[in-house]
Amino acid sequence: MMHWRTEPVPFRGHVVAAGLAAGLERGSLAELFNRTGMHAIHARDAEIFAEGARADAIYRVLTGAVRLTKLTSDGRRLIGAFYLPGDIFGIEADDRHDFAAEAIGETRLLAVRRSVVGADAEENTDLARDLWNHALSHLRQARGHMLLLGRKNAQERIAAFLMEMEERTEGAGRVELPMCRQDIADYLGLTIETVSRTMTHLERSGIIGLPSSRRVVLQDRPALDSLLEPLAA
Amino acid sequence: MMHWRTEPVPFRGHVVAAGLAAGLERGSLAELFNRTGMHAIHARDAEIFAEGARADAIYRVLTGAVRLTKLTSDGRRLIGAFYLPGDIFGIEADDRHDFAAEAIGETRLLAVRRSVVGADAEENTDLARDLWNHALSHLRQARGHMLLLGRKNAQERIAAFLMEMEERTEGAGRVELPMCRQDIADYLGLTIETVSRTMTHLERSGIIGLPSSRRVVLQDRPALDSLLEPLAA
DNA sequence: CGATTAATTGACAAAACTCAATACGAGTGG
DNA sequence: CCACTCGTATTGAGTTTTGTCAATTAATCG
Repeated sequence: MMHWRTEPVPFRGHVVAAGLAAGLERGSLAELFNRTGMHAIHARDAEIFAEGARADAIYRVLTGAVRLTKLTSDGRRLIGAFYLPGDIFGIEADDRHDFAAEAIGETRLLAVRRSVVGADAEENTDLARDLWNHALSHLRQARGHMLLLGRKNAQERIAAFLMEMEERTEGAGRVELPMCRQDIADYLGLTIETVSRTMTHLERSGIIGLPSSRRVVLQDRPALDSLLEPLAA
Repeated sequence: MMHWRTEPVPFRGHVVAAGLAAGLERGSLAELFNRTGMHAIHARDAEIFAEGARADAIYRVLTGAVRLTKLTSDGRRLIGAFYLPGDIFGIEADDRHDFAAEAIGETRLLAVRRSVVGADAEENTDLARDLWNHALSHLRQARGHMLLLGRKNAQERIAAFLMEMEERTEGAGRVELPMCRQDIADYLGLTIETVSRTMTHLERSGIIGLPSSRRVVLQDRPALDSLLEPLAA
C-alpha cells in the first residue's frame, strides 16, 4: 500500500550514501526534489520498483530505509545497497532497473519523474552535475562493496558494516539497525548464522555491545579499526 | 578479436564492458577519441594510473588488456574489472581513482584529457549522453560483479567468467585469455589453486577444453549455461 | 498470555584456503 | 638440439572458515 501526496517537502536530510556533502543550490537535485517531489509511503517489505522494471523515477528517502535486492531463481539473494534518510537512489539505471528496491520498514520517500529530471538537466548545469556526482558515488559504493565481498572474512565484513552504518547515521558510537539479520547477511554475502555468531563473538570480545539485536554499541573503536586496517589501501 | 592499427582510428568496435551498444554519432565519445585521442603504449604490468591518483584522462583500449586493481596493505588484491580492445575506462572516478589500472600484456591505448572531455560535454549533448551511458554501464558491471562475488561458488564464478570473456571477445566458442591465473583468481575472489582446480575439473567433465593454460574451448555450452542458470534472475 | 517471527547456539559437513611439492613452457646458453 | 632456468600452473594433503540442518531462546504482536 502506497500513498501519494504532492506537497513539496523541505529538505531536512543529508546525503550520506557515499560521503558526498551536497550543497543546496538553486536548481540542484535537492532543490528539484523539494520543489516537485511526490510524497510516497511504502509499508514494510513493499516493493518500490521491481527488477527489470522501467526506470521512470528517482527517489529520496525521507524516513525509514530501503534495500536494493537481486534474487536468483534458487533463492539466493544479494542486497546491493541500503539507502537511509537523505539518500537518493534510482539514478543507477539507464532504462531498466537491474535490482529491485524494497522498503525495509515503513518508509517515506520523495519521487521525481525521470522525464522531469531529464528535461531540467538539459537546461541546468548544476542539476546535471549533481546527477553525475550521484551516479559516480553509487559506482564507488558498488566498487567498495565488491572489495568487501571478494576479499574480506566474516569478521571484517561485520566490522566494516557496523562502521559504515555508524558513519551514515552519525550515531556517535551507537547504531540502531533498521534491517534484520537476514538483510545484513544478504548484504555481506554471508549466512544469517555466520552474522549472528560473528556479532556475538565481537560482543564477547568486548568490542561491541548488543543491548538488543537491533542496537549495537561500538565500545572499542580502535579494535574495530584494527580489524579493518589491513584493508585500508 | 579486434585490432586497432591505424593512427586516426575509426571506431569499428563495440562497447562490450556491459553490453552497451553505442551508436556512432558525430560528436560522440567514440568520435572524440578518434579525433583527439593520444596514443600510448604500456609495457606488461605497467601502471596506467595509480590508486588515489587524480583522474585526469579517460582511455580506450586499442590492443592488449587492462586490469583495474585495488591492493590492501596485507597483500590481498581485488581486480574490479578487465578492459579489452574497444572498452573505455577511467570515467569511473570523479576526482581521484579509487582503483589503479595496469596493462596486462603490452597494451596500446588512446587517451583523452578530462579537461577536453568536460569542455566538449558542456556543449555537446551526444557526448554528455555517451559519458552518462558509459558511467551507468560501469555501474551495472560493478553490480553484476557484486552478485558474482557475494553469492556464487567457485564453479559458477569460473563458468560466468569464461562465458563473459567469450562474449566480449566474440571468440565463437574459444577464448584466448590475456591474463594469468592469479589475475583470474583476484577477479573472482578466489585463490589461484581454486581457479586451477576448478578449471581442470570442468575439463575432466568435458565441459571445457584446455589446449593450453591460456586457451579455453567452450565444448559443452548447455552445461555451462546450466551452471549459471540458477543465477539468471 | 499464547502465537508467530526473528535471532542465537550447537554439531556436523562442505567448500575453499594454505602450504608444499611437482609439472609445464618459454626462453637461454652450452 | 639438449639441458637448464625461471616463472607459471597444476596437483596433493591437511586445515580453516563458512555453510547446513536442527534445536533453542528471545522478541513482537495481537
